[in-house]
Order: sequence, then structure tokens, then C-alpha cells
Amino acid sequence: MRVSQFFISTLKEAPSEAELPSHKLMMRAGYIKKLASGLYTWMPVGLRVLRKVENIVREEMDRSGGIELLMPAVQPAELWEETGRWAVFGPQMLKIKDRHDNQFCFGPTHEEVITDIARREIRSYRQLPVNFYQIQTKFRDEVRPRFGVMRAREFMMKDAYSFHADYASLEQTYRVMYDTYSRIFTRLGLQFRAVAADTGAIGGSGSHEFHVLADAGEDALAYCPDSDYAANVELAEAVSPGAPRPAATETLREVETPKQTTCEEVAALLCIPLQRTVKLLALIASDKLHIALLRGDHSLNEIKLSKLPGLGEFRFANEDEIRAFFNCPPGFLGPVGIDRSRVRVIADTTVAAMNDFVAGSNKPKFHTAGINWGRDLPEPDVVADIRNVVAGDASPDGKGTLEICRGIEVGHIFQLRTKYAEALNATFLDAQGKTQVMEMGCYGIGVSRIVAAAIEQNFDERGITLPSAMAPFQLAIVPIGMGKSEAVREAVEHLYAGCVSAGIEVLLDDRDERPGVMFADMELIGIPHRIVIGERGLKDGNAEYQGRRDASAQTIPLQSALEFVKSRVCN
RNA sequence: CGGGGUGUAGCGUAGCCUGGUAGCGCGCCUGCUUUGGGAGCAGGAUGUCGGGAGUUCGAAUCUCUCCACCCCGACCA
Repeated sequence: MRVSQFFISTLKEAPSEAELPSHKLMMRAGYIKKLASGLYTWMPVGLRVLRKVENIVREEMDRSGGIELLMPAVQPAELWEETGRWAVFGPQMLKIKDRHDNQFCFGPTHEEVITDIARREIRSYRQLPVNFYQIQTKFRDEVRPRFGVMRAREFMMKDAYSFHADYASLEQTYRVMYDTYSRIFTRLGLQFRAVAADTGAIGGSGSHEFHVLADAGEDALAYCPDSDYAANVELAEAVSPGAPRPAATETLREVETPKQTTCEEVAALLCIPLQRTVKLLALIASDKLHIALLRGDHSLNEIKLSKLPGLGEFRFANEDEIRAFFNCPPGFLGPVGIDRSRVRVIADTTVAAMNDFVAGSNKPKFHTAGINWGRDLPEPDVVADIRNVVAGDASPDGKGTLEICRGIEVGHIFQLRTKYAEALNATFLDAQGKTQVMEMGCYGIGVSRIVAAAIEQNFDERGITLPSAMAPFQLAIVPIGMGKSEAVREAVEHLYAGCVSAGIEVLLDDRDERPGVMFADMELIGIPHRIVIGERGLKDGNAEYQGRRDASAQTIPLQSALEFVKSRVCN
């Protein structure tokens, strides 16, 4: 490809709306252009990258027995009413009407449609198992689209759905998909981690997420370096303290804390570790006040909390509600001396095992120290794991301690079991001629998100440094002074023709721009290999090679440039 | 949806407080020079100052209102 016959559109400065490195770089490199919030055009350079990802996903899906099909993006409401998800999905679903006033949605996912196919087409156990997949545009009306294509409303997804005669078969395909996903992300050249996950709105039982590791990731992941335990922090179990609660050693006393409203400030004032403090969160659920107690250095896990009985729809109390109950502003709240007939006290397992701790006094400018369960206040009403795990916590598998890292979710696999097959009556006849409900799995990959996630993991101060499996082109040829020097032109054209016939994805910068401009553009868009040909080197019969991640260039004989490039590009 | 913020040329921005000819850098167009790291000189084009209403002799600037976008929280590939 010649730049003069292609379209590149780079920017020196990123639009101010972009925050993440990947978003800024995708805008600057002209991979994407924004149309509206969460809606992006994939420009020619970016589309090449997207297609690379798509093709690797397709190849690996095909290799592991997936069968590609393509379902409509627009789906009738009736199907969604059969599974009850028309209401459940709610405002996240873009609902549209046709000219006859019939309701449709732009598909956020395709369980309904594929299960409809399965119930119509599959009648016998002999047709099972089967694993259908598609690579297609989805639309989810996200509350807050952000970070460019990382969380867009319209995005490219590979979604696969498998159907089975029994659970053993589902488990087997699930394992195959787990391995397939690992292979896909390995081929793409990404650092990733598979973690146990919450099943969320899609439903079902067993589930794993695949995360590309990146500091900008929206998810926190807990993993154990000494074992293969890994889980989303949303799900990771905080192991209960093993030792019994130590006996009280201090007397209850009030301490003056004129300006100290946070656990950190109180601990600093009293010169005690943060681990000796307890914070109180006031919650409203089922029109009743609940208080959650967490150690000062811990944070609430809202998913764990919402799974406790009666707390499914909890919200945080506002300041007026807090003042009404505690007769005290937030910042000085504590569990001692409150009317336990009007409030339910939920203590995190760590807090329940603490002695001599410090918390607010429910009196402005005072905290209470030396608090002990049983002696100074009744035992908690509920003791449960309601916190996020932190680095250093014991691993739930008992094989060491946890570390925390951040990740971007790019894949998610679920064992749906019979949730959709039952709702849509997808059945088959087994070997005994008996009607059975199909077991089902589903497997998603965020194809467009992978591009953003990969850049988040592969960039430097000059731009994008994608692994070659995803790069828009493999080789850039940069001529210096091609318009002036016939010798340069000849050498460049000869090498270019050689690369094209060798099947190398080459981009020839034939713009006759200044060298700096060409270097900057080729580096920004992320081409892994570069050959420079100019009169300077040509005098001695040389060209120049530099890998995108190399610190400097090396001189190579022009004669062997094609062979050199071939070996580099093909590794 | 709740909280915070921003809308000025394709991109980045100044001007707004204290009302009075809309400015700068990059990019774009023309010409000449230049050609190994985002060139120099000269000339040029591009703005409903987010929309609407109001106050005023006069509004980018003050007021009201709507809209869009961004950031922080609950969803998810």
C-alpha cells in the first residue's frame, strides 16, 4: 500500500476529551473518529487492526469446533418477552419501532435469537453438541460510555453459544473455550489473566473472565502468585480471621478528635495503626437502617453486601438520614450506644474478630477507643464477608497470600445451563426418545475493546507499539528525498515491489514529506518494522532498518534488504 | 440517574471576572526556499463564540433556559 493511495489522518495533539493513553493514541493515530457519545467510525488504519483481531478470533474459533453464522442486529421484542428479559435489560437496551409500530431492539446480546434457532433446528441428541458463533456489532446503551472504543455503546463482539445434551458435554466445551481464549490472547501477544467471575445479568453458574492486564483497567483482580487462584475482586472471598477474638485489654474511653473525620486522620492523631480503627457505613434497605462495619483500611464490596438477605436493593443513607438517626454528622459515627432495636448491625468478619478498637462516638469531635464486643456493645446482628480483599490477604485456597492487579475485561465465558433453553423451550429427544432441555454455554469476546486494551499495554512516548499480530502494517518504507533522487526512487520501488510479491504488508510513504513527518507518522500508527532509504546510505549501497521498539537503527546492505526484512517480519 | 466541570476555526487554546473591531499555536491553501526527526519566509482561507430567550445603545463576556460533551459513582465485552 502506498500512503498516496491510502488514507492516514494523524494529529499532533489529542482531543481534550480523551484521557487514557489508548484513547488519546487511537485518536491521534487516526484509528477512530467519534460520531457521537459511544459511537465511533473505524478509519482505514484502525480497521486494519480491528480485522487482525477479528481474524485471529475467527481462526481459533473455527479450529476449536465453532461454527460461524450471522444473526440480525435487530431483534423482535416478543422473543425477549419469552425469557422475561425485555424488562430486565431495561434502559441499557436500545428499543426501536418499525412502521407498523412493532417493538424491536438493537441486540445487546443474542441468547434469545440463537436459542430460537436451536429450538427450531435441533431435534435429536445426534445433532449435539454444537457451538455457534458470530462476529457482529452490538449496541448497549451504556449509562456512561467512556475511554473511546473501550466502553463504547456500539461495539464489535464475538459471541458464541453452545448447546449440549448433558452437563458433562457443556463442561467439556467450556474447557475447550477456556483454552481457545487463552490461545487467542497469547497469539495476539497480550499479557492477560483468566479469573473466576461473578455471572452478572447474563446469568448461569460457572464463569470466567479474561482480562488484559493494564493499570488503567476498570477491574481489580486478586491472584495468588503461589497457586493458580485468581478472581475478580468483586468475587474474591476474604478468608475469615483464623484466630479467635483476643480478650479486651483496654478500658473504654473518649478521645477528642476536633477535625479528624476519617479513619486515616484519627489513626494518625492517636498514633495507632489504621488496622485498629473501624468505619461505619449507614445504609438504607427495605426502608430500614443498616450499618456496615469495616476495618479502617478495608473497603466495602457492594456485590457481597447486596447478596445478604434483605440487602438486595440497598443504598447509602444521605446526610439528613444520618443526622436524623445518629444525631451527629458523618465523620464521627460509631457502633457504641446506638438503639439496636431500630438498626441492624452488619460486621465484616475482620471487624467481628477485633478487640480494643477505635470508632466514632456519635458525638461531634469525639471518637471512642478501647471498644470491645460483648462488653461495650452487643455482638453484631450479622457477621459476614462484606469487604474487598486487599494485597496480603490469605488466598482462599490456603496456598499463600493474594496480590492485586488491574485488568480490562476482554472475554467472558459462562455456563448458562438451562436458563434460556427452559424459558424458550429448547428441547431435544435423547437416545431413549425422551424429551430433554438443552444445556447451554455462552462465550463472549470484546473484539473492538481488545484493540484499545492492547494499545493500553503497548505504547511509548512516540505512539502505538502493537505486537505484530495486530499491527496495521508490518513494514514501513520511508524514502528520503524520493522526489529529487532517481536513485532513491529506484531503490525504493524495487524493494517495495519485492515486499509486495513476498506478501509482506508494507506501507510505502511516498508523500515526499520531510523525514521527521514520515518517521513520526509511521511510529505513531504503530508499524513494527521500518526501512529508510536515502541518498546518504545509498552512496555505499546501504539502507537502514529499525524495529519500532529498538533504540536505534542499524545499517544493512540494500542488496539483502528484502531478505533481511522477510526474516524480521516472519520472525 | 445523582454529583462536579467544559463548550470559542479541523485539533489545542487565550479572551469571560471588570460588556465595546474574536486572537494565538498546530493543521489547511498558494508561491519560493528547504529535505535524515513533526521546516523557513511571504501571502491566504476557515468562526451561527453549543442552541434559544432575556438585560443593554452594544453580549463570546451578565441572567434564564435547553442541548452536547467530559470527569467521579451503580452496569458490562
